[in-house]
Amino acid sequence: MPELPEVETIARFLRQGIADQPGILGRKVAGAQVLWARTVAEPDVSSFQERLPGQTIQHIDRRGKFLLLRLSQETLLIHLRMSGDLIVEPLNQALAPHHRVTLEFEDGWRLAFNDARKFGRMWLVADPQSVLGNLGPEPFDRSLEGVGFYNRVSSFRRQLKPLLMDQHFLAGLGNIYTDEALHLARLHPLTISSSLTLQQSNLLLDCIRQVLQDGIDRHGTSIDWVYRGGDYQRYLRVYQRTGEPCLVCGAPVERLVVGQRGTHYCPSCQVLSALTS
DNA sequence: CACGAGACCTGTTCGC
DNA sequence: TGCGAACAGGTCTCGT
Repeated sequence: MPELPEVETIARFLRQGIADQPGILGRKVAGAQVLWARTVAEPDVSSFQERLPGQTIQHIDRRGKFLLLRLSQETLLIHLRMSGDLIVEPLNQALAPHHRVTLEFEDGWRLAFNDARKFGRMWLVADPQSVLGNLGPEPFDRSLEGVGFYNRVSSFRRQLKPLLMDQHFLAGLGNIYTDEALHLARLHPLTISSSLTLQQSNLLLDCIRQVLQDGIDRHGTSIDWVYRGGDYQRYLRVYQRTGEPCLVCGAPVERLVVGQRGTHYCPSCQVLSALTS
């Protein structure tokens, strides 16, 4: 579930609360449990557990697919990877099977990091930049407008699908929203980035922003057992619609594998010309 | 530089 | 019904 719209949705719910889960701003950490050591990427587990107590959650931000919990002294960065989720629940509730780390607050609540596949990671650091490194720009960054995105896209000779998913190129897109944006822009996933015209690249940027904003407005995409309450899955154009009719032209959606990722597109709307492959 | 394969993990669905 | 293969929202590292 976690691409930019889902992480943004979680950031908002952690700030404001949702349904029976209160927000966590202003809460003070009393202790931390680590149930799967590798979830804590930095520092070592004992330092992690020693440094968290006493720190208060002051701000919650998102950068790409990273969540940033700004604490009194440090920042806790969380990456949900494939199956991570964050749940606010009462301390007296039994620990669910896939909880990997929990932060216990003074007032009877805890924040639980639930992650079936164990790919998720968190970092407790003084300087978030040490983790975020050379992450690419946010898709809504104004510097991409005009020729900004065009200059970036055309500086690489790479297939669009893997390029857009490369977090060093642009921060936030994953498999779902990349397929959706390419379909909306009528660009074949294998199009070589340096072949795009200024008009095409600006259309692509607009489409990326549109699918991300729609995803945020719909509170993300909920598929299978990872559920966040979003319903953007009802509006997907091609993702996981192999064989079903394209919503634009009716041709059956096709699936191919690009960079080891399932890739969905309409062979009629998204034509790969010899010049751009 | 760009791409593909393999790792890291568990759970669900598909095909025979 | 049963069982292995394929597949899943991500990212890193290595070899070519």
